[in-house]
Amino acid sequence: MRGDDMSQENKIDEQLHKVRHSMSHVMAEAVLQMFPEAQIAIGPAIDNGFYYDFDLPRALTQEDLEEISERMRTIISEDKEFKRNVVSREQARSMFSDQVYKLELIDAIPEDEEVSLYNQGGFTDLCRGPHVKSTKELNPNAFKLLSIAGAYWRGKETNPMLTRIYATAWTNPKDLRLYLQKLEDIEKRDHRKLGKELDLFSLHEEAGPGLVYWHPRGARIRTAIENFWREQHYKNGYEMVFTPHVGKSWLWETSGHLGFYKESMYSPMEMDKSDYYTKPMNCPFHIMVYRNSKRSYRDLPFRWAELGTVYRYEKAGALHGLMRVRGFTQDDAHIFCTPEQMESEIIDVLRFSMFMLRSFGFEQINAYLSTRPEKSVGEAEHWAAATESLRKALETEGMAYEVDEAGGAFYGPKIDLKVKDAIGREWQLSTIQFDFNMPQRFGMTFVDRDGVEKQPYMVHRALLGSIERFFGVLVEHYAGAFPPWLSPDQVCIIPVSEAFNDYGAQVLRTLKQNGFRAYLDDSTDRMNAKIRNAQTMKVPYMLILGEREMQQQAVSIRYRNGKQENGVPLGDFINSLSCTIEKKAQI
RNA sequence: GCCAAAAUAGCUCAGCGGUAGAGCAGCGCACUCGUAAUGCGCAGGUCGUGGGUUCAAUUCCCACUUUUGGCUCCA
Repeated sequence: MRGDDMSQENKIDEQLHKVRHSMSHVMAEAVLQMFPEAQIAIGPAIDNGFYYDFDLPRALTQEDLEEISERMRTIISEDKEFKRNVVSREQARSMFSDQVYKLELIDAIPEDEEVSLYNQGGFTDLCRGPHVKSTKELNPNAFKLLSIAGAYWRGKETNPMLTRIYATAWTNPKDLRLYLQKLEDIEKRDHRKLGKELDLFSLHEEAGPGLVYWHPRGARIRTAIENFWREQHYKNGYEMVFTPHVGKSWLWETSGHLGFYKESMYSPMEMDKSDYYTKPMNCPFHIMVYRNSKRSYRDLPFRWAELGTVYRYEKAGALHGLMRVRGFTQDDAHIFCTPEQMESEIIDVLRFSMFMLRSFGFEQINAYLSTRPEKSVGEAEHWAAATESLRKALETEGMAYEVDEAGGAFYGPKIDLKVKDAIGREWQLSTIQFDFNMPQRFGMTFVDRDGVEKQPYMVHRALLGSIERFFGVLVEHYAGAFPPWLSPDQVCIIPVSEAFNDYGAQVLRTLKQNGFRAYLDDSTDRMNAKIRNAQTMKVPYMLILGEREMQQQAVSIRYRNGKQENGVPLGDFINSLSCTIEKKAQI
């Protein structure tokens, strides 16, 4: 992008930011009109809009939001000027003497910074600014109050819970409309909704919240994902391992999980006077496999992969469809290697990861490098070497990345990969993490060339993250219209009338023999209804069969996008479908 | 875990003090049909669970469970 475009864009962003921030002041004024005794906290501009936090005498209702909106429109129409005033701390304190949160904010302003106030007629707020010049720069038809939510004062769990009003705001009604349409699109793509409509999976409160039931149609997709995953892992030098779902407390004491994460582990089961815990991670088990023999530098690296299902007690309020669950399957692998191998191993993982993500139709992938946090284990030189190898791998692959300083886990630095989905939302999927903790705790060693026992490097990586979550992301990315290689039903055969059911059955046999997921709709529905049903289930290909097709041993293809191709010889269709599946192409 | 809202048939939803209603799906019958819903009929619910108020509760109140939107958390 050229410089001018950039500055043009920055100006627009700046104006939008001012509009949103100013709107939040207008909203605060409206709320204070309704609740003069309200305590006001903070009200920043955020992506797509703004919010303001209040301490209110009662809970807000939907009707309140309408009244607030109405009052906001009135305030905007009054063409009030935003006036900036710099005041002393004492003046500020006395002005906000009945506003406890503002007083706290005033005290938090560094001594060398000036304290500024913004006033628009009936309302003054402590604020750094900047704001629009006057409310006439705000469009009364370009904002919408969206939701009421609870939020801790300053985001701390121990602080009081305030009422937050979220809103979206734009410079003109058209942008608002576009944004509201985007919200609708997001709702249509919601994997929970599509999961029901397409009969992919379910969750059952009576059987345990946050535990996923994969229905046959969802399981077909999962099987396609897993088959591809296994095949590619073997191709990329990995071995599969299978490990137990539970382990005795010795394992979790040694790993440190009972020390660090006990509250998010499922409670133990007592057997033969021992406590068994359901696994929250696979790594200790993979380490047991490693420890089973004396290891030589000649054996390394080991790359052991497992689709390992783990259970973690997530807080009740955190559960969300497939995105945040209590039982999930990690596409896990652990790499045990020597210091010399570390760098090329990381490069390989990075490449592999990019290949997998692209195979699933994600084109935009961003990398994040997280370095050593304050509290951490392991030696400084190991951290430095590992971080360096991560950095080098990213650079070798020519990937732009952001550094999250001190954002690593306490046990090692990491690279996270985030993908952008079809509507631009970012999802974190891959993670590549060094672990200096486990090898230490489990006393892992290998005998090096010089006959000395040394500690191997351990890398923990997941490419898709959790299969459940990844599946949820896929559903939303494709809005349920999966590319044929993943689609639960690839082909629906629709005879125009019962007379052609036999020909339909013959085509079905041929397709099945060729390994396609196909079905014949020989119900008593009319053809139109069958098409509609297949269409709502987002089946990529519908084959319409009647007299003409039967005569020519052909099929007429209706694609799910409505396009049509008539009289295609069955063999041609099979070839083209094979090719589409092979290429993992979307249609 | 915290704040707020919600929970009615398999699904989507209406009803909201006088003990339940639609559409779709399901089942049956008829229709035999050329590119997004053929017609008619039948069946389906102790209105999330447990208490309370009331002559009477799906409806009002309380608690619990779960879900939703956030907050916090996320090895």
